[in-house]
Amino acid sequence: MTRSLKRTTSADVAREAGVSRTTVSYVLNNRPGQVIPEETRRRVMDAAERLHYRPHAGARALAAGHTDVVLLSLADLPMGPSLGRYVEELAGALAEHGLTLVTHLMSTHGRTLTDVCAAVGASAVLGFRSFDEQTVQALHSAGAVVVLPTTGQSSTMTMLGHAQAAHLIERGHRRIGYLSPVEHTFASMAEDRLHGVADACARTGLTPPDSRVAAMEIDPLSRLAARWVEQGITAVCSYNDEYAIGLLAAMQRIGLNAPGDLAVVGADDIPVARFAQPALSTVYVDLHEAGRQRAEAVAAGLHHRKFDEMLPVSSVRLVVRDSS
Amino acid sequence: MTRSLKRTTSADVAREAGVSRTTVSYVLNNRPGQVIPEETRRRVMDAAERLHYRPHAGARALAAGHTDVVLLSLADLPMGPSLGRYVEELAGALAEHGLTLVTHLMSTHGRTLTDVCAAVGASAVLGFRSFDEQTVQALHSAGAVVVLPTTGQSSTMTMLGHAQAAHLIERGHRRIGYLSPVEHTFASMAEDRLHGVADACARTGLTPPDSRVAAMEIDPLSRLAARWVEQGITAVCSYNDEYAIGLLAAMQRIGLNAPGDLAVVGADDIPVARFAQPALSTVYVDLHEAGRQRAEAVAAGLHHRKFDEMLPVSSVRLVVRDSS
DNA sequence: TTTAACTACTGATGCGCGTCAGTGACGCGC
DNA sequence: GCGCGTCACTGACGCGCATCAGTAGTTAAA
Repeated sequence: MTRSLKRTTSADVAREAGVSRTTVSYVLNNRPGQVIPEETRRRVMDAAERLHYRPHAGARALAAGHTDVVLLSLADLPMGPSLGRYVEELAGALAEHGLTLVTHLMSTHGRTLTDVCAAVGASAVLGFRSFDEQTVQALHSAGAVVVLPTTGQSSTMTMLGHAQAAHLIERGHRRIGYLSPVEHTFASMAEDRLHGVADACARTGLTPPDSRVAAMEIDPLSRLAARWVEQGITAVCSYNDEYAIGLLAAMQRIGLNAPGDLAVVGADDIPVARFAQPALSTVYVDLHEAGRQRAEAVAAGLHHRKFDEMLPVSSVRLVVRDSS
Repeated sequence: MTRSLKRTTSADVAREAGVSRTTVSYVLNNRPGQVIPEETRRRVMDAAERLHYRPHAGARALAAGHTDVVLLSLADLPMGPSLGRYVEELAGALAEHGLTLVTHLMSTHGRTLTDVCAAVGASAVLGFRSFDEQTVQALHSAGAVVVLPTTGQSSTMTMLGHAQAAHLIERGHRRIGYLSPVEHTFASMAEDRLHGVADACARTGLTPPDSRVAAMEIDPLSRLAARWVEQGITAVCSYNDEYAIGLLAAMQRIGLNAPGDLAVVGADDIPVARFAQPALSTVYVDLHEAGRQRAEAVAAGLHHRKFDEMLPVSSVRLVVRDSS
């Protein structure tokens, strides 16, 4: 599986087609403003095909001054089908603009985002959590032209939290708890979602949500549930479905039932959510449209146009099941 | 968030430090065999730091003839914590060899793997499913030196299936069912896992597992469960935990209980597995070691050494809970 | 007949870097 | 004084490509 053939260059193609390297370049990038007769075009294309020609990315980047690589930084892996859908949509929409998406999964021991950005020569970097000013600076000097961190994303997560709480409030709940994850990698996203919950409470004149951190294990979760019930809290928004399912299991263990004693709403609508007992009510963001918007924003930025990224409210979906 | 500063080049650093470009290159890549006095080294490093210098990836690739980019192709997203751990480990181990990992998430509308490989100039491509000869060919002419598809991975999945079945057989079960996913993207992995189950049955002289495909919904799953019980099957291996949890929920719906009527073993040990009712027994592969092995194999291939990748058996872990 | 415009190309340049083949300065032995 | 060997550095080249500034050849307008 290891091979070390010397590359076929555009010069090879030129020789094969009996034209100059310049003509090859013009044909293959079908440069606007250059008129190439169909026959020559064919000859070049055929030659390129025959020799399995692939332009050298580095050389191209060097000469053109920019690449078509867009880097998506995934902080960690809440990698459900929803995110998968998002990435797919994003990649597709970017491809329509001639851009290529690769993703970087954060890891403690691996390269930093900046290193990766530099290594692939990304001309745009996308992320879910906001980058601090220092990181943005570093990314720019690593060659990134466009850096879009949280634009619209933070508000998306906020909308999600808002939807969770709004649903519970509509159901008549007045005292709401918030289940925060212990993993610090989830912290920023959890905070965004919590903001949404707090906002919904504030708008309805309720006391702010009682946010508690707990490990995803039966004992801590059941202690937490008992405490909430004691405090008169009747409903809780969970950071995500997994924590929510953990909470449901913990409640069952100590004889509390949902939604009677404590209503629970999750987030993300993971596949197993509907199999929880009781089936978990949840909220998710349809990232389909978000992916397209993101791609437009990137393309606009790369062409120095401005573009207002925004997410239609309709993209937040409530899935009411039995736990609320 | 868009900036179009002109890049700082190594010439800038050279000027700033009062040395030649060559010296800058020697210092920054601390070239073996070149003696640079500490003072000069400092001057160069300081200048580079001060100017936020980042070598241009393309130029470097062009001059050096190779990149440090390794591309991991993820067919889709069974992205559990297990895979996350694997990627993390892989990235870390690759970084120790000076290599940078990026991942490509397959998408229908986006770029093909070959396009992405060419776009980032990857010198190695990794994947979970085996690439056909044509793809391998294309990847090579896209600049990939090393292409490692399934080496060791298929056998890992097989081992996982084997462990599922072995556990059930040890518990005394003689007729085993296999729950296959409908999603065709999971097909190849499901097949590998099934092979392991079949192998374990064959070795014990049992009839081959009864493999059935079902959608991940209550009705089909409960029909399937009923049918299995009717047939005298007493235990089932599920393709993954999510299907297993679905099956458990479906069984409960029609009054079947696990493990009494039908024992269930999942795969992957997703976080919610322990919150299922009954808590799901499962099997997972500790990909920690696999990541390191993979990295070694890549590094060896890139240096034209040979390396036999293999996975210690100990990496398959059985988690016995209440469903079996 | 000259000028202009267009067609169908090509030669040369430079992007930023790694690297080879030096070069001058200095010390040491003879 | 000469050769030799290290030390500390530098000049120049070329990687593969995009692109600018042409240049012949043809046709159309003046």
